Amino acid sequence: MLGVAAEVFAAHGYNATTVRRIADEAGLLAGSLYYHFDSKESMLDEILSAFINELWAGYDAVLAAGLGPRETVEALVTESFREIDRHRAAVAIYQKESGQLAGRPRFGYLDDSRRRFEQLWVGTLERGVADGVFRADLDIRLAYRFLRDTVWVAASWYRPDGPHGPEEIARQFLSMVLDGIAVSTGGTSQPRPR
Amino acid sequence: MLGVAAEVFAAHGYNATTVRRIADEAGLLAGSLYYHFDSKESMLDEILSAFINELWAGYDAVLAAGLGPRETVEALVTESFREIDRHRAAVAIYQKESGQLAGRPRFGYLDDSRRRFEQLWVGTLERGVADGVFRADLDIRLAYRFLRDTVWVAASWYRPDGPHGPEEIARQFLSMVLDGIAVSTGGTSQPRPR
Amino acid sequence: MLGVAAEVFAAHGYNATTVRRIADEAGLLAGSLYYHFDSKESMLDEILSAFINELWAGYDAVLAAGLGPRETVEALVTESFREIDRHRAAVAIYQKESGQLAGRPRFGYLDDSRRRFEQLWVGTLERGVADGVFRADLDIRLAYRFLRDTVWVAASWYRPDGPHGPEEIARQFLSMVLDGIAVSTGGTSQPRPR
Amino acid sequence: MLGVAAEVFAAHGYNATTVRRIADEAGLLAGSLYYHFDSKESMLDEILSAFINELWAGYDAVLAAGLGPRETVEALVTESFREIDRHRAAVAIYQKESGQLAGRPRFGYLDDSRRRFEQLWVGTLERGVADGVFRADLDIRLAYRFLRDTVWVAASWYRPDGPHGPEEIARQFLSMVLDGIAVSTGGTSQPRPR
DNA sequence: CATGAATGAGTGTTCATTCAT
DNA sequence: GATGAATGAACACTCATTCAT
Repeated sequence: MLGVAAEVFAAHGYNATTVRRIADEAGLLAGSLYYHFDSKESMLDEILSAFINELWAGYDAVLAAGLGPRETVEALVTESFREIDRHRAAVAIYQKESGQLAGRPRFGYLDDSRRRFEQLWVGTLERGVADGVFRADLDIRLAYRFLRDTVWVAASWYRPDGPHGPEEIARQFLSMVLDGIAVSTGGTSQPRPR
Repeated sequence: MLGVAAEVFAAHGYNATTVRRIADEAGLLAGSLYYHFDSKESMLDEILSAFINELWAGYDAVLAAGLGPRETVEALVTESFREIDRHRAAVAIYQKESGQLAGRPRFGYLDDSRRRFEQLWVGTLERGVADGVFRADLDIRLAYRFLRDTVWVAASWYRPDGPHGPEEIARQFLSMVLDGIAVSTGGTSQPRPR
Repeated sequence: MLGVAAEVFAAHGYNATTVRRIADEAGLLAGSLYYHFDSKESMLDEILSAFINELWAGYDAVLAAGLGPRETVEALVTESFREIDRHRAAVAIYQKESGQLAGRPRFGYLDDSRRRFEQLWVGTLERGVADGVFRADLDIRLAYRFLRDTVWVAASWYRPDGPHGPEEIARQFLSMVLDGIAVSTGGTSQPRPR
Repeated sequence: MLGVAAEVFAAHGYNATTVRRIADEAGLLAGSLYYHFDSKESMLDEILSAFINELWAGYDAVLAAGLGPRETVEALVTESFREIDRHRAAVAIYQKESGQLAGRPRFGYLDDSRRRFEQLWVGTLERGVADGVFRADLDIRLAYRFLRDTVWVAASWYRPDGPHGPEEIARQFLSMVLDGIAVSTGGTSQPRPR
């Protein structure tokens, strides 16, 4: 039933979704939802917190592996696409609503998560620059935003039953992010047929 | 007055913005807005169509220049950041609401724009691959989505009075997109120790 | 279980009391109450009718004793405080809700009781005036209302485990009602030490 | 419009009164009420606070007169009946709802008023006992409750267009409260022709 | 006897919109 | 051009009640 609600929230936005609509979709009357949930907001809460918890379980596993910066980025991005695969609706909701939700005490964990997320990514990028695996001439904060948005916005078009699984999308995505879409012009490298 | 409305829509979302709020911010009463506009929806319409029109004026100028694929991408991205600079609120609204608006006759121009936009980008990318300036091993549609989202999502954090102007952001952004964030391992192509 | 319901009705009002609240207090679920009672209203009905029946059993016993008017008033007041002691919750409910209940067929016995009550008191007062034991210069209907309200309103503050039992409260109360709170100034009468 | 609301609240109770009912009675639609009031609760608030304020204005005038205890009681009772005459509905609401309202921060002034009221009456009674104008053998707190309830409960039956004005009712009432309803049996006092 | 789930009518409230002044 | 008052449809939510298990 939370799944139904998540789909409708993702498709139409939290505010624009009426409780009747969710109930319809779930095959019961509006009032009946309140046997299962305290409020419309509590549905949103459960959807988002379940997602955030799973997300960090995945991220923490990555961190525990103690990889180098580049491998950490790869693992985090791959994990992110796996989360999009599993919680597509929740991610889409988070993308759309987190702005309005920020600062509301009940959703304080969203702010906390955002802060940890930023520290994690900025830290990893800085480590990569220090280690010489990431370019030193980039604005770290800009690169962070670039990565962050780029990964999560995928939830708006990702279809779990599409041709590519999350790992494949992550691979392609990482290829673009790490090496760029342009053919490397460096010397004689990368002779490409075609 | 449209500017006021655009700011409020961008900040709180179209649905969550009440007509009273806009009126308050504009210094008059809710009813008085209806002397100037037919409806709340018509405000949204004017805001979005003004933005879409200016956007395509810029893009058409780029196209008229007849540049190569890489230079076209650079010019389109730069133009996009200029539009974000000038129509930040409208872009933010577009990002948030275009999903709900799609398919509504009144906002048909949004669908048209999206279609043209896709053709433009996909065409340019394909031309670049054919010309050997973009990597041939990438999924074109994935790359398109990647570029599209990545550019526009910037409207959600861009501040016109921030440290970087639109051109500077475009430059940094293009650097990441074209060449990647990883240090190029030049020489013979990308052998990576790991 | 009726006792539980009566307490909750008395404490929060009939309308403001939810069936769930009563069930909670009784240690079962809301739906389960309906095995024992037809409806929320029928609980109210049983509570009030049990009280009214006991009240009139007491009053009828007083009447059967064939006392003089002053002694009748004393006995009725004492009996009333005994009822408050035994049915505090029911009396409080009656005080609060009888207004809304008046005229509803199901609670017709409340109207009947009120009528008999009025006849009894007004009759006793009139008899007392005729006999010269009650002052002739008072408005009988005003005195009736005064006595009536004054007795029953005690249910709102009476605590069965308080310092005074019902008989003691009745005695004090009768002393005020019959002789007043002022020190009698009449001529040489009632010289009171202290 | 507050008057309309007050009448309906008084007649049916605050909880049982629907906002639609008030609107009907006022000749407009339910939603329209919200142009004039923030909420149903704020109507109750305005009604009660207006009454409480006027009540204390009256009481304070009495206190400022610096009367003796008996005259103070007479003046307070008379003033109270005048308030019932002017704010009958508000008094009835207060009587019925103050129990549920107690402790709610918004209605804290009710608690304050109740406290001042109690101090005022208990103080006056004690002064009267000390001065020898009130009987020394009565429980002061009981007498206080007796007076308090007895005065205010009159709001439940008082009709502004009835045969007696507030001053006349106060006079009769004071006669009962001060001297009792019984014929004084002391010696030769109060010979009554009849 | 009790539960868990559902119902449906009703509640207070919001809000885009209208319109006489 | 703007105001103040009103509208009416919709909304989230409540609650007495029902009923299969």
